[in-house]
Amino acid sequence: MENLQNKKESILESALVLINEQGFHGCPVSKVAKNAGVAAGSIYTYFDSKEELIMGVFEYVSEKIKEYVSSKDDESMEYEIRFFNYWKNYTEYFELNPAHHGFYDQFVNSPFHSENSQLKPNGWHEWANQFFQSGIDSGAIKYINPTVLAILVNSNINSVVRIKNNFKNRFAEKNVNLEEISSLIWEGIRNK
Amino acid sequence: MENLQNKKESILESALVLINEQGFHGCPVSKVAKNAGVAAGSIYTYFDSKEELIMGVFEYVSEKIKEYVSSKDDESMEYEIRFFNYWKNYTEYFELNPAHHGFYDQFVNSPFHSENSQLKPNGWHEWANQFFQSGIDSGAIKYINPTVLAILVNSNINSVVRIKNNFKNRFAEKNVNLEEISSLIWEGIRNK
DNA sequence: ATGCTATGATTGAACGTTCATTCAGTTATG
DNA sequence: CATAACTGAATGAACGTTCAATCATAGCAT
Repeated sequence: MENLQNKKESILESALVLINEQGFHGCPVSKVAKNAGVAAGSIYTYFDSKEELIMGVFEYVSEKIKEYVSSKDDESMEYEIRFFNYWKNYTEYFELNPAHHGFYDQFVNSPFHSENSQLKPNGWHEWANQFFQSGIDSGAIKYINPTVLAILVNSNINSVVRIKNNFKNRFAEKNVNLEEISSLIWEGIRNK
Repeated sequence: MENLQNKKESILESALVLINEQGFHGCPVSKVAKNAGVAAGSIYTYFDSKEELIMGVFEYVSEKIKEYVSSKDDESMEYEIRFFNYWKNYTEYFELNPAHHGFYDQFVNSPFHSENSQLKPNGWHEWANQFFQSGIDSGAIKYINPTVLAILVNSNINSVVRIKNNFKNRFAEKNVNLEEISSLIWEGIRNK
């Protein structure tokens, strides 16, 4: 049983890495299988089609993000602290898992996301919505539709991570202090 | 000659629309040709390969954005005004050309962008860099690497447009006033 | 312990389809 | 008449998916 989970996960990770490196058009099932160390046919034991596999990767990554970020949230803290923690932890997750970031960035901007998957429940999105909703409820932030808030905050985090990844050693000095961006956004959304 | 330009442009637009709707994996040369009203083989009169065609679409869109935004910039104005104009015009361009936005969003987050095309000179990116550089030079904004600045500002604009497009009629009321986001970013980057 | 059987996972060659690309022939242009 | 654009059927490679055959496991009987 545990072995099955491992195999499924290694297929997901293999697809993830290939999509990160080559894009959706560059991840044939044959390569996914090879890198996962299984036969091509075996993938169809776990997924009905390649499309389902890609959707599976999205659910897998979403779940991992949710686990990481939610486990580090502390509801008893002041909301401002929680916000900056959220920012830090989400950033941290992507820095620890750059391939996940690459996949996620591609997926959410692709037609995969708009058509099929936005209807399915997504634990991470629900958690993030709830996170911002509780900020509104507690009076810490302005009333802004929490879905819109989540998209805005998360896409800024994504940009920051992308900048950090792409420009790692190119111009480390004299940059904007990227951490300041979180304060900037906070100033914009908090209830004054 | 003009006819040639038109044909090339209709191939580019056809590819653009297909990629926007179906993603890179869903735009076979045969369909691109069909929708452009040319034979499949004709595409190879204008582009050496499908990859070159996709790169061509990127250059085409970049050029269009640059034309639109730069033509509406007025260097004699105060920089703050120019910044808000930049924001407004870039947003406007994508609202007028939603397929261009869909393509651009996908392309810049894909491996196409990181590998090949970031080395090629890009008129729009150069113009935007210069735009932010002149803000720094004039003392209107803090010293921040202009490339980083451009990425941050542009990805916020992209998010705002994406929200507007995706949620058009779903919850128009009671939202964050999306225009406020520009002020928020301006407050963060201006020299105080 | 040992052998037998049933169940289900796993394999990879084979299949039919679709794709990017080519090219011999045709048409338009000046 | 020469040049260049244009066509679309042809080509072969690559792809997603299937499936008959093989293997691993666990339960049960001896």
